[in-house]
Amino acid sequence: MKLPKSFYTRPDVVQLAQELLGKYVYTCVDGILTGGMIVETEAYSGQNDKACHAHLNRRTKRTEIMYHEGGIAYVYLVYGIYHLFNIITNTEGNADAVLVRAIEPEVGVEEMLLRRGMASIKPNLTAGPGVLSIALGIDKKLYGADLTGSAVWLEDKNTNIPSASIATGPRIGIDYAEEDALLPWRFWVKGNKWVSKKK
DNA sequence: GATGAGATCCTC
DNA sequence: AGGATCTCATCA
Repeated sequence: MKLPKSFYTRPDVVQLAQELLGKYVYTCVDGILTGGMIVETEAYSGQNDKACHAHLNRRTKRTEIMYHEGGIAYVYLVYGIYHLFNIITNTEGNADAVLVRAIEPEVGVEEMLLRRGMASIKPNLTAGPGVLSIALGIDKKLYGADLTGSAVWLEDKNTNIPSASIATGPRIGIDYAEEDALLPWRFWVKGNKWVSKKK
């Protein structure tokens, strides 16, 4: 079943990031269905989080969408090359987001291989936020897309990840965030081979 | 108008 | 270790 809007509008983004493990993401781009199970996420806690793009109420054309009510996609370009896929959460005015960092492929594997230019399936097909977006065909055209819609959406398949199977650690690539860089807000499924390699 | 850095990944 | 090369913040 598709996750309802009410799933996304809850206030605790750190809790939400953990609950997203075991949920499934799907995209339908160019008429082709691709998707898989989320195995790695990071929480970004809005205005008070030094690692968040919306820190100190920063509003730009890019971050504007983060202040919207939860349940939509925030897609942006990092390093001029890679699109990263985020899920906006919480109520209007609270710029919380969850970065989806890795999935375990389920459907559309052929198409994902094509998009990635790979010959055979390997863990790095979808392990990492940049390559995951390539595999799922995610780019700026999904900026602000409704996650209860038909271009990109999430499903609950009753795959329960017990809390004992969830590992936590500091978020990746945010050394600039000073003390907030130490927060253990990265979550992944213990032992899952589709999780991105930490550096 | 110029510069510097970034929620990354691949190749050497 | 370095390169690709878009968007934004800061400074002039």
